[in-house]
Amino acid sequence: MAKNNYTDGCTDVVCSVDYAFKRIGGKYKGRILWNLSNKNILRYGELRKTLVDVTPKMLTQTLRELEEDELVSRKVYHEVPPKVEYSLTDIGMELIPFINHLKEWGDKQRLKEKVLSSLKTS
Amino acid sequence: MAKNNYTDGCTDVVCSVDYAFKRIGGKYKGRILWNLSNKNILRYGELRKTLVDVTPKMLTQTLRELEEDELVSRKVYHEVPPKVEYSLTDIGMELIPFINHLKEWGDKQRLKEKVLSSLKTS
DNA sequence: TGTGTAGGGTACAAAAAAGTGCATACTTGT
DNA sequence: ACAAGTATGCACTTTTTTGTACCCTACACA
Repeated sequence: MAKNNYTDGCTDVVCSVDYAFKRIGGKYKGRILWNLSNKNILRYGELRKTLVDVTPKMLTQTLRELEEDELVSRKVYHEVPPKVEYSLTDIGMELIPFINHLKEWGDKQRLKEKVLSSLKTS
Repeated sequence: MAKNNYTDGCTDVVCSVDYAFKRIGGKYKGRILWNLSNKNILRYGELRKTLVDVTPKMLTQTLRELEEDELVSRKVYHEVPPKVEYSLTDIGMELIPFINHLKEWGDKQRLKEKVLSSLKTS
């Protein structure tokens, strides 16, 4: 018999929860995926304006990671000036329900916080 | 007319997607929540054994954050040796369906990766 | 000939997150 | 008297993640 039975399916270096969080973790990934799910296709510059606080370097880096992880696909038009379009892959789309629900949960929590703080100042 | 219409509901410092990711982001938070949802109640030491790679410092720190965010509740028994039990709050429980969804997505992806790599070595 | 434009790249610096090592309290068992 | 067990706390270091500043390309237009 095993000395302990606290195994959690996370006995490898990472379990699936860990694995998934790593793939969508990071400061901008959630918002990029969410915006792509709303607009279907966004150009680099559009993403940059949408995620107001992102720097070009971080946007590029994050998009590259999402692309490598096959959550986002990148379509380059060989025009001048250049044009690059980003959209969700099928794998990426499967995450959208999760992100939507998370957003709704966040909305709810933020609303609660707002109500509570307005009660304090009154 | 506005100069651009790329607003995304994220015009505050953070939008709800951002907000939610911050509350459940971090190396161990997802796994802690998921394990608590499976076992209902876990003691500090049990969590430590379950999350094999966590250091005591990080576990304590993460649990404190989850407690402050009201995702997890902490019950101290004034015994010797000390005993502390952790469980999900109602707010924390609301996140479980999404974490489960994420886990299933992760399972599926990892399975795919496994199949692909076994094809390569054959 | 010079300027603007879209979508980047790179080196370096700063900030945030995580890890290490050591210490503590109290009590029961040897 | 002394070690063991449980759940931490704290100072310090390392690692990871972000940010800053500046550079490039290729064509179109004036």
